[in-house]
Amino acid sequence: MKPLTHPSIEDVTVEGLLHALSDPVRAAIYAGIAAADGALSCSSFLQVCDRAIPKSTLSQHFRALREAGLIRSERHGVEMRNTTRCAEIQQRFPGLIAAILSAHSVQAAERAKAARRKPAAAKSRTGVG
Amino acid sequence: MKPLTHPSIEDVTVEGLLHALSDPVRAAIYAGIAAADGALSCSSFLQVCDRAIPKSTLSQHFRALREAGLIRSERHGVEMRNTTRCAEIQQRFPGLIAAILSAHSVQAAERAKAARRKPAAAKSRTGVG
DNA sequence: TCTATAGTTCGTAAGTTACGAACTACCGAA
DNA sequence: TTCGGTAGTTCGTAACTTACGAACTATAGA
Repeated sequence: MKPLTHPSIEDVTVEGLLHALSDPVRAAIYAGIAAADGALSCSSFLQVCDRAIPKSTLSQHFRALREAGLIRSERHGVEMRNTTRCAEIQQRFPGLIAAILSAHSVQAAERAKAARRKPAAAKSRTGVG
Repeated sequence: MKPLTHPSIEDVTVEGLLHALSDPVRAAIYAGIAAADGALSCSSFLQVCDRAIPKSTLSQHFRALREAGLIRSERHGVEMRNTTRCAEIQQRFPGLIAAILSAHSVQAAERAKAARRKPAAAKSRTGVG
């Protein structure tokens, strides 16, 4: 088990951030962490989340977010505490994260609305926002 | 040769936009189109761009941008006129595109600065912004 | 030490991407 | 019309990435 690696804020790239957040599961995880007022663990995300996601897949998603520089993870006893690095990213790329989260929530709202109209066709929801 | 397909603005997704712009070449193309005050063709992008990109690859990138809903392409004689769909996207996801382009340009500026300090280590530039 | 919980790593199958070669589409000249 | 050139697309393949189950490591408590 390698020690957790976090890029320094100067090594964070826009491509990396966008790629990390272009996956609906990762966007949902990130939004979950941002919303959780302290920190969020993998397993508590699973409880919150509507879909069943395999542990290994979830672990890779958390790693992707961590390596993109979006979150900071630290072991705390048996579980992992994940917190966002919003403040640092906001300083380097002002408005970026806020705009993305806001766009995701606009979309989640639209999808929820569409699902209310025709519930049978409710396929892939992001759960972001 | 299939007729060009453009998603309607309601079918544009945040994931799709982020994924499309998470590639440095596509981000550079998009920034080029946004900057070009009328429209930009594949070949004129190649002239502007600092790297040599194979035609087929470039074609796929333009298609990716088109299918993500970021640009509108129309044949005009022998060449393609590509324009951005900023206005529509701005309406649906306010601030998103602006924040991304601005972040890319922050990063491009940093890279240019770093390259000036030690020109030998200048590796991958985005050319965005 | 034994058991349970939380998360990681590995191997593999499935999906995506990049690129050259061959193609289609359009224009202008002969 | 036919020829030749330019602009862009499609196809096939090799390289890369991703998802998931099985097996693993790490920590806590009985």
